[in-house]
Amino acid sequence: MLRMSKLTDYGTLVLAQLAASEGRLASAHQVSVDTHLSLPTVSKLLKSLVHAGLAVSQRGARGGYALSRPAEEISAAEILDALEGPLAITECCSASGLCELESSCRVGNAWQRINVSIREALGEVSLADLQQPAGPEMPPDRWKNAIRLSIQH
Amino acid sequence: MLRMSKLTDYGTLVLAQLAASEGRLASAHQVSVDTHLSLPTVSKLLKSLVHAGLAVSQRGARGGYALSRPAEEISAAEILDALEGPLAITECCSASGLCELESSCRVGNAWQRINVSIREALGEVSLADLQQPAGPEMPPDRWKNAIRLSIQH
DNA sequence: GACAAGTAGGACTATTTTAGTACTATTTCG
DNA sequence: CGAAATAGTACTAAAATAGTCCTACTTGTC
Repeated sequence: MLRMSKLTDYGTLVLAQLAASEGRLASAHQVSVDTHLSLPTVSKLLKSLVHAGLAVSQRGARGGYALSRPAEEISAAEILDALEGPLAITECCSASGLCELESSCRVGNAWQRINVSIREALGEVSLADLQQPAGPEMPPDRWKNAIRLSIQH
Repeated sequence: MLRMSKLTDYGTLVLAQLAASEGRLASAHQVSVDTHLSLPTVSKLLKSLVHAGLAVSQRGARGGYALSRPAEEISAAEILDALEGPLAITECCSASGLCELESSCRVGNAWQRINVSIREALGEVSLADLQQPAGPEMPPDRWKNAIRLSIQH
């Protein structure tokens, strides 16, 4: 139902890996090995994360990447923003003049309200939370139906 | 951040339109006119909605579509399920053997827990809610709270 | 100062998903 | 019977994703 791109998922792994190497710099190569993701992909993700301010980089020999802040201070919402982009939930009707229909706009607004709610909730979930071992197990049925909550537009 | 396809957005308009014509049957053509969406698209959406059990249809001349239940009893989660399909949030690592890395799996699981939480929260939002005019108060706190509570355990 | 290790950034390609369309069959009313 | 409407399926075009590659710039080390 909600959708998250693979890159965002991978990006979370990468961030978790950086969090695991407390303070020390980790090279893209090292992260690639540890996460089992391809080097070009990891490299691309790290660049995005630096650009978004979630990670910092040190160039040159012995360079590498590290979290810009403690894992407790990086929220799930920030991770999604950094990797999925700031897309809005729905283009709605505002652009194409369909909005003359009252009901249309009311509905579009509703999805946006939902999106705001979800974002706020995710703002309170930290990277550290994401790393917590699986709590009370989730019902497998649900997993199947899971995630397409991509409300990014 | 979260992405929802255009069709899902359109589908919501279509459902809202059906809700507006209380009980009476509405033809695909009529819905198309009222929503300003193209007939083929509306037709496709209505078929999906009937298939998902959210709408009922009457064939033949003077036929048409109607909601299968009152708008109050149709949840946002059901709408997303019907139109976005049962895609999983992340393929995770379970298939490709990457899961040997403990942290990877913990992370994957975390996103799934989040997704389940969001789904549960959306299960409490009805089509009738979606039609409410945008109140001054944006997101009902109960949505946010519901999401946060279930993520944190 | 030269070299090696590493990040920065952008361009490019293939694949998958999504959106939209078209056509044919079936049902039902008059 | 014929017109109006849905049902189902197949197809095409466009867009977003994922992934790769190449080149330039930085910095530590010998």
